[in-house]
Amino acid sequence: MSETAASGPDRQPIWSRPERGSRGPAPAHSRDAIVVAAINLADTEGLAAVSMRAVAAALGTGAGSLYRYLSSRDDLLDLMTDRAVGELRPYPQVEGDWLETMVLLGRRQLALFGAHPWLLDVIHRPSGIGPQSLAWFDNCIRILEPVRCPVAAKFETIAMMTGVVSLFARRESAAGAFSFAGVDLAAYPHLVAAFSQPSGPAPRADLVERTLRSLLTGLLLGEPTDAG
Amino acid sequence: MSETAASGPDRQPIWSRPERGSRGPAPAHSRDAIVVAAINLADTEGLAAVSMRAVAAALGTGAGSLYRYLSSRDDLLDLMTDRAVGELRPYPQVEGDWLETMVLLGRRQLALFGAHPWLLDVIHRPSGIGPQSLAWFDNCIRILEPVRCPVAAKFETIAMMTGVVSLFARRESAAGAFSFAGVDLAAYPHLVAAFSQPSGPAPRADLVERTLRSLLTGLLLGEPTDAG
DNA sequence: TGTAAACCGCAAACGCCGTTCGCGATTTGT
DNA sequence: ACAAATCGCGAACGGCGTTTGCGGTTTACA
Repeated sequence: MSETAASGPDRQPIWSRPERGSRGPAPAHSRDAIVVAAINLADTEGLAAVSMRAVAAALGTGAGSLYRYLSSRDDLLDLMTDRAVGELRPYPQVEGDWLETMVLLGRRQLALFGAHPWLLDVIHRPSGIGPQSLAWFDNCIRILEPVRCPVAAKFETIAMMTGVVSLFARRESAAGAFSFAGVDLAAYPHLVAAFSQPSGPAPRADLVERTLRSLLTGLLLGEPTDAG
Repeated sequence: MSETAASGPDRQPIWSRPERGSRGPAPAHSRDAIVVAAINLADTEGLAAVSMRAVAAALGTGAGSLYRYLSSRDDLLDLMTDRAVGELRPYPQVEGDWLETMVLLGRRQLALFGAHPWLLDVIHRPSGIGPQSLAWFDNCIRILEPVRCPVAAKFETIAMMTGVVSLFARRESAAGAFSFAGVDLAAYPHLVAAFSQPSGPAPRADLVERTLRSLLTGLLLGEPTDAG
């Protein structure tokens, strides 16, 4: 009736569970190697391709063997997320004002979502926060130190910034995949009127930055905008 | 070698596929009844409980029978989404200015996400837009008619508003489910410093509305905020 | 040093999933 | 009347995450 470190009734989160015990033979793989294989799979073939069997096959073993290193697929996704967040390092030293630094961090997040689109499907799960994510939070709090407002507001703002960046990232990857196939557009007069309109040039430019700036100032400093 | 209306190589989207042919016996169920059962299941037990077998069982039939009415589970999710979006009706007549009307719509969306939390896991899939969603878009475009800006900007703004509302909805349903279990907080000095701070009162209030207002004006009317 | 406990990789199996298929029965168009 | 189309149904297929039991390997401790 032995209880391996990984299986069993999931007593502790993955972050504090030791990777291996001290008794048995040396493991053929490592937790990080598994995570790297899973991330490569997700990057190239999408998150749906990250099945325990596929990840195990990429490492030349069987699905069941992975459970020597992690206790569930959710654990694997948590580890993938935290490792990807680690790619946001190194964090910029605070030089200018906090707003510019936060916007810079937002653009880094956007790039990260571009490099690992599967993050969009993974970050919204309720799960334990890993050390790299904590380091990122810690860094944001440090940057926001000069801002005079309750801590809760800072946390909410950081989360909201990440969320808004994820929305922009999704828009870029979806790239107008709207499909009006199969519906009779005649029932939506304002839509067809808008579409028949000559549609001026795309207002792109620094839309993300402008949005982030407006969001950060709006959430952290009372209300600087009141266009009524 | 007959080809049923629902099965086969998925020639046309669900919205234009006729619910039944004219030949055979009367169907025991209906597309809408299936969708209602699925929505009830999702509302009470979560989206994961919406399996073809479970939905069929709720209707007193077998999983395979559902494929007489829809061609895939994705179709079912699309139908569920569109039916839920239909609950946003009736749409308010434009009375005041467009900004207030849009903010009102945003609050309605927030309420919808609260009533059907599974929408949060479903709206981000690339899929065909249903008639109710189109009607909602049509209404938004109508409200934004007095705004002088390219159509593309209006569409992006509507999508971004929906996205931001979904972020707030997620925050409300998650309700601070952060779990720092299993990590050594000592490595994150700014975090512990922020937490040890007496943390003023929650700045809640009309955070959603303020954010939406700032977002809408920022995206549609150049840049009214420039807190540099 | 001997031995028992702990750990390894592996393959088979379990229960669930979405989906397909073939069947007999039923209704409709011509 | 008869063929074509559709119905409900149950069995089956392949894939999934996960568990389990096994023989072999390594370590801790008496």
